[in-house]
Amino acid sequence: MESKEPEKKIKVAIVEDHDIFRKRLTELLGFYDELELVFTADSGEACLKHVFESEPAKMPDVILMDIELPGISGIETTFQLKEKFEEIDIIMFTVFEDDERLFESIQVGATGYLLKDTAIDEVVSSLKEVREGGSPITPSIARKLIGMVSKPKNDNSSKSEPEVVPFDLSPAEIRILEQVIDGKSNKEIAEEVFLSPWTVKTHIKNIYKKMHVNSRAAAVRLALKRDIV
Amino acid sequence: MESKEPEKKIKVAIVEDHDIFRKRLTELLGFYDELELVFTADSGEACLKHVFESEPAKMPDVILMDIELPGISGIETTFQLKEKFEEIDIIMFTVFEDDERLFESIQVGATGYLLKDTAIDEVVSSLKEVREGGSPITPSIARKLIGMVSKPKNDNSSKSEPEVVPFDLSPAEIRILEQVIDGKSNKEIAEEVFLSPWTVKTHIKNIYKKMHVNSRAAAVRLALKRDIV
DNA sequence: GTAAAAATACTCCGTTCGGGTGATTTATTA
DNA sequence: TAATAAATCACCCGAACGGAGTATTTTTAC
Repeated sequence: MESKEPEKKIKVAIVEDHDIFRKRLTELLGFYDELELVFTADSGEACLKHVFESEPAKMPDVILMDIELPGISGIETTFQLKEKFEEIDIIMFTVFEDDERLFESIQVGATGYLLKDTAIDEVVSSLKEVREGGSPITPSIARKLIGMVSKPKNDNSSKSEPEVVPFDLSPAEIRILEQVIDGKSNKEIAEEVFLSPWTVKTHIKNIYKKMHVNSRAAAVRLALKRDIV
Repeated sequence: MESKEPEKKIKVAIVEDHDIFRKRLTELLGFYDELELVFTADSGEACLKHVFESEPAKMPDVILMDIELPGISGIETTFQLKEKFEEIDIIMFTVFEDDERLFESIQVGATGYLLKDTAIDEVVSSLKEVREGGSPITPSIARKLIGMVSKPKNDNSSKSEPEVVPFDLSPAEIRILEQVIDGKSNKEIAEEVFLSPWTVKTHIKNIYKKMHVNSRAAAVRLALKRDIV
């Protein structure tokens, strides 16, 4: 399609509070002609300021975002950015592998998820990949991601009945979740299902774990959005 | 971590019905000393036969599995293999990107998912990665995977819809209700809307009165059912 | 310009919730 | 049968919640 043109540069931004790491990364990315660094920031607030005040020519295509930041986190920053600038791709860039952050990052709209020990070459190809519609993910992270959508117990293989993707809730848990959605208290639920309030509480805690939420309201929202009930 | 031993070879198997492709792949993988090809198969049945009759020394660590196969599919083959040989990692290797197959592959226990145009070097590193607990996934595939767990974005594309508010909630109240639906606490909401937590609480109490509920969960359910947000 | 209404801020109080931990019983399955 | 997993019940603690009431400021309406 485009033959003559010198491949538009990818505009990149770095958000990273660790000075040494940020500068090193800046330096390394500088070696790649196909990239153009439009800004670096050492906090989520600074990043938001940059983006919101950018002239179009300096608007980043991709942001490498650290998760751990002073002030608002990289996840919160991503969320706020995505609200207004849907088109910016954000790659979470972190030393953390924990599921919670991964899940939240995805929820708020991160496109990729790389560990900081990723080789620079791979970081650069990741930057290109997101621009081509891909989602570069460190393999060890990808496995966790798969764990989130895979169902451990599934016997009908050829059955083409995908249904919804629930969070692997047991029937008892689903029953309790329904009561939660109805706005009932643990005690009320206990009476309804003939269990002790403590058991109900335990079930609800397990439900939270599986759904990656930590409040009734959040659980209700997720359950309804995903048609679990 | 791994220092002493001369790195045990990774035992690999290839399941691929296209002769040319299979032979080419066999040849290429032969250049890598760290790999040992234990068998190739041109069908799911042949693969199962190989594995079930393998002596332990020839049991593959990783199988590169084509999805499209004559007879039983690669997905079905994977399912049957995983039933008995949980420890074998299986990388789906395909030209297809469609969601259904990706989803099914994950359901039956595939560890990785690569497109056939993946460079041979990356295939080899993928083989190593699965042995180290990772899940190599082609970026374009990973994005679909993310789509499965990410929350649906609220698209304000069709603004022409007549906005109906079943309850006479004020704009401020609706704003706060939205935060409640997001599972936020009063304090978090207060920070978000620049009000004191007490004011937020007052608003929420008023919302409850108007909606005739008395808990966040119930409010969330009603709001979503009635499309207030 | 004034009165009514809405928005904001705060206090007290009792209850519920969510997180953590651990014991006991009951399937399930190897 | 033995080992495991799942379900049930229990307690502690601090934070958050929900109810009721009061008061000040701002906005709206007449």
